[in-house]
Amino acid sequence: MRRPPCCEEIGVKKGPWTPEEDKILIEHMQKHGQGSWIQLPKLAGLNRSGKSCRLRWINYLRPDIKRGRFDDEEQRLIIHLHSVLGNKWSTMAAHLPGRTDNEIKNYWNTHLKKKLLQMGIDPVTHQPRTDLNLFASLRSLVLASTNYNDSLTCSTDINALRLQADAANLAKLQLLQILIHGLACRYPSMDSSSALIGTHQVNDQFDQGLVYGSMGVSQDALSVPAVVSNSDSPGSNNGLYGNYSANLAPSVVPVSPENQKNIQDHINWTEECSSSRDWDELNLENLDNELGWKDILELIS
DNA sequence: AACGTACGCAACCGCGGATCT
DNA sequence: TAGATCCGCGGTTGCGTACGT
Repeated sequence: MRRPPCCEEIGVKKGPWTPEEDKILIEHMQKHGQGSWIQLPKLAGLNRSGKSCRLRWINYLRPDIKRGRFDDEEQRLIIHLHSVLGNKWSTMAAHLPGRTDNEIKNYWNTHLKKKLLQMGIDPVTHQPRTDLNLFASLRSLVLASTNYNDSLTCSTDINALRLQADAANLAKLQLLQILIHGLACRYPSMDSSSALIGTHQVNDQFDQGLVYGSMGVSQDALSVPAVVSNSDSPGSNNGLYGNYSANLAPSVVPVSPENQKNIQDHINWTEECSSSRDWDELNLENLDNELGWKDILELIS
């Protein structure tokens, strides 16, 4: 049922808040605490709607608001939470003390979404994008890695570097998957399962370290029991980001029975992704001309 | 210096669900 | 139980600023 506009919203001021209005709202909140937002404007003497007052207080004036840029751990947490929750900004805000849903939403839309796209990850599904032309993918992946390497020499922003390192690592992983599958298609005698399991030592490492682990995001910070295991959630990805809290060392780790299942899941997932690509388009000669095998081997080494 | 464009963020809008009467 | 009211959420808009030409 569509409600008619509430009378309190007619004839009230809109647009940016003035310092005077802020002062009135802050004083009212300090004096009376949070009550009825609808009644607040009248009680406080503000020519604003209750909604506007609520928004201004929650998103800007609240004393426990944390200002400034999102640190590395917060960025990782947002990415992880988004992968399991989707666009549930308020739920995400509950896991980021001092941050508002609006702030997280804005940060996601203006920064993190673009970063994931640059990494070749679909920001909606949190899985590698499969809708791209293969060569375009390869070029962007290589560019991501190249940009990372270049930036190492000139940037002093360690957080940006770390994120770029993650992007570059993922780019390498995807490149590797593409190449191995391409080789398997070209040389059918090659055991593609073995090849994939071979990469899986890399995959497993990435599963555990990528985005969430390698920078030392604490397990506690990422413990969101209500959502982590929700396989029906919009960003569910069969464990791609789920197993982020175990061994984070960048070497090959012993495979526990539990991890074996994760690995098998990931193999299935990888093959699913692989089969959705048009591998017939993979022309290794062109690839060689465009990139140079030496460059590729350097990238994935 | 002037103009156009892109970007970031605060604020608004419309809707669905919860609560009240 | 149904309608009215309120709250909170997610999507979108619009303004200010930075940057490029």
